Amino acid sequence: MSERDPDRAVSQTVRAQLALRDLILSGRLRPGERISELGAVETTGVSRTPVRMALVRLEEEGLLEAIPSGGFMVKAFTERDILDSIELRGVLEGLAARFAAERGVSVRDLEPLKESLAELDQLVTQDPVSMEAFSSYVAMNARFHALLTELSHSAPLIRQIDRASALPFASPSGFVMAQSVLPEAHQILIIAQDHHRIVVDAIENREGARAEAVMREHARLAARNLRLALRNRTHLDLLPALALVRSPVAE
Amino acid sequence: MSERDPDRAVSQTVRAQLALRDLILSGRLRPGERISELGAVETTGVSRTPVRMALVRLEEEGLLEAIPSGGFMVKAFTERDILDSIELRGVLEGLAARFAAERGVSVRDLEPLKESLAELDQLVTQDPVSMEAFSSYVAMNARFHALLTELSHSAPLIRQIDRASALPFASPSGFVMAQSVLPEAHQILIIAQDHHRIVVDAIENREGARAEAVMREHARLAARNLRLALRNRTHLDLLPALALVRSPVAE
DNA sequence: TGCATCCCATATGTATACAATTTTTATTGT
DNA sequence: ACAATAAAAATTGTATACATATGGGATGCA
Repeated sequence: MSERDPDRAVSQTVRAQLALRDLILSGRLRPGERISELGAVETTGVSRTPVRMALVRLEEEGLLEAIPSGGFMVKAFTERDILDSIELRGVLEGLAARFAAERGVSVRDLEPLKESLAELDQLVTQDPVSMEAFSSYVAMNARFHALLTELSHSAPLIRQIDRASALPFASPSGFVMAQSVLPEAHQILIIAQDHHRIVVDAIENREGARAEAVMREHARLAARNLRLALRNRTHLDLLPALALVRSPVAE
Repeated sequence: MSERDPDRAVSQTVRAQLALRDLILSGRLRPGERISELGAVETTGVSRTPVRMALVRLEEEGLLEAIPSGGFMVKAFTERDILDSIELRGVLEGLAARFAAERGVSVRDLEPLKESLAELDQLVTQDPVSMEAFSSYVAMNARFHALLTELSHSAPLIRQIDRASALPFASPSGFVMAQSVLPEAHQILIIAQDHHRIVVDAIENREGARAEAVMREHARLAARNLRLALRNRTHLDLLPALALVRSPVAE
């Protein structure tokens, strides 16, 4: 080991994993397509060993599927798989919210979540929302959910949520949304923000059941959102996952 | 590659993974303990490459933890981590039951579950239960839960449940239970069997909410069960997970 | 012309060799 | 005697070489 390109201090394995994951989520490697190790070696520039590691990790992650005769292929998901993943996430985040509420959260711990909520508020209340604003919303929303998950203070649960979220909320490079659906998206954002407010309030007041219920409802909203986007063939929110669906729907 | 011991047709990687997992779950590798690759090579008899694969898989599985400086250590769980895992499983299986109920299950699909239920019945109703009967109960119960999970017909959910169950319901070799707690265990089994009956009935009658609720209650029973076992320092049910707890409680 | 069999090529699974970092131990200085 | 530094040993990350299995293509036979 002598050379280390610009991005030093990153293991070859991680580099390969990131590169391959991006290839999959961006759709350049299509569902059902077999992944050649040698091909991956060429595209990633690292040796076979770290590539192999990355492949194993991506399989465990659920993005690849082992071929009985050997090797891996990009896993193909149905539309319902993605919708199920969203509901799944709702159930898990519901549990996280309930844990947070029941176990009690210190004012200090709740602070970051409230800040995130305020940030989102600032963005949602501006009318009309711009395209850039919507893009940054995606990141801010992810942060809110991550903070909420952390509040459960349950390592197994946090782990599981991270896992479950990989599918429907992946954010690959090519995230596009049609201008025409912006107003509709804004409406959805307003409702989503209501959910956010309610869950924070419920946690603060130690109402576990209410906290859980609203996160479940939140997921159902996301599912409706996705279904709508699928029908309209427009990228609304959380659409990147569609790259994983067997039959290309959008675009 | 010329030799292939008795168990042929099993890759070295899988062999190493099984061997190492057993070492971890049986407690011979203790929580926090660093895993030497060379050591693993010696104990498993395979080369470093498949050992390394197995280690990566076990890390993704949640049994190992990566050490920043390199290598892996056996992950250490707190007692609450295990309890959380049980509740987590309850929530996930609740969703599975709800999916099964809401989506409708054909009579043919429900058959295996009913058979499993009948098998469990036969075992639970005999009074008193023998030690052997209890042992086989563990396997039969696992089968019932697996069948139930499958009935959801949701690939992401099934995957997630398998993941979540790895921890608290692992069944390593050295599973022991004190004779003295057999009667008490029997009482718990009777309640658990009630839950099983209810969930099957709810699915059959397409009562999603009821199916979900009973599986959650079922998990709470398991959690109470575990807490009891922890206090009494006896192996009751699903105790193997204790091998993973940081400070050894039982034995 | 179609099908089956055999051979070759390619790709994966495994093993080992090499490089670099980390950890431990020993030695020296205060 | 203790601490700090340096050197050595061990361990991990990476690369490559080798063996085996699988798939495709070509050839021969029906």
